[in-house]
Amino acid sequence: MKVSELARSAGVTAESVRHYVREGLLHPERHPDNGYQLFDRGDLERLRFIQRARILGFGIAEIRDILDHADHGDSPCPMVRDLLASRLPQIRARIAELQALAERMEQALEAWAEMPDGTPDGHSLCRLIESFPEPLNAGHETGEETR
Amino acid sequence: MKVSELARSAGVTAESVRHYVREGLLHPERHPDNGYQLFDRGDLERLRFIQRARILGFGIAEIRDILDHADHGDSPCPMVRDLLASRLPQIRARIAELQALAERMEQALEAWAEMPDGTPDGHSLCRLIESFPEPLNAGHETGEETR
DNA sequence: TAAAACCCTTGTGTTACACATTGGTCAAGG
DNA sequence: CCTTGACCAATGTGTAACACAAGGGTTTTA
Repeated sequence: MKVSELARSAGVTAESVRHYVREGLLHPERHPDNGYQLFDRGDLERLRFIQRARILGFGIAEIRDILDHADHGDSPCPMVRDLLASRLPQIRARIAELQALAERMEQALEAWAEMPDGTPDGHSLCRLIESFPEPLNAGHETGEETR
Repeated sequence: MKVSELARSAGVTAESVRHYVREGLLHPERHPDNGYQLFDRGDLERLRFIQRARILGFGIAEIRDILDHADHGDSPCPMVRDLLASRLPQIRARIAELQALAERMEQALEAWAEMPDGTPDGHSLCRLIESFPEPLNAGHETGEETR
């Protein structure tokens, strides 16, 4: 199989396939004459494996580790469990952030529904935005840490 | 005020301030002798405005547009409403994606609790991941579009 | 045989900064 | 006066996972 054929079989773009090759997730042979990448069934399975892992939230580097372990005959499963378990709370945190953002946006739109627009003067750029509460820790810092 | 002073006053890093300058959100004067950036009260207000806009989910380029409009005497408020209103559904979609991801992760961890690890053989890299349902549109594409 | 369809490699863009590097500048103490 | 530490500037790199364009060779097909 050539790049596009493999890509079609798995439902991804040829670009993605090339990207995975560049990143060392797939190791195709090369046609000796023209240098084309040649994939086999194993590569297709491997690509489907990659897709599943991506769906589960694994990053490219993590998937490379997983595949490398498996290629060396080591079971990657414990690593897989650990990675997933440690990433889950991060995802939840990200969701919470975005929900807070969505709420701020909604609240703003709601509050702005009854506010006039106004033209910027020396004191105000856009009262809509300026009507919004000040960012919390502004003025004098102590030792905060975000993220 | 110099960079660090402005940054401290607003509770951001000096790097962020320099970034905003590079991106054209702040236009400090320059000390004629040493080239240092010199900010005034207006810049501090402007920076606080930027912070509020960031909290509301606006990107740097959007904030630049907003500020430019205001600098030209045009009210940016209608633009602000529109941007916010059009971005909200995108945020909601992103939240839904992440929630689906979190659910997949949880479901996987749950299902894997009772599965053995196993060593990779010729047919399986990691049964945990392979036990996961196949990605939907794989095999023959028609004309999909993600995002 | 010529165009259409693919292939290759390399480089750039995407987001909002963080961080490192190199080198100049300033304020306080000895 | 000089050193030292804190700060400044400009530039380049890295981040995640590709998308896209460019320039040029190859294969397939009508």
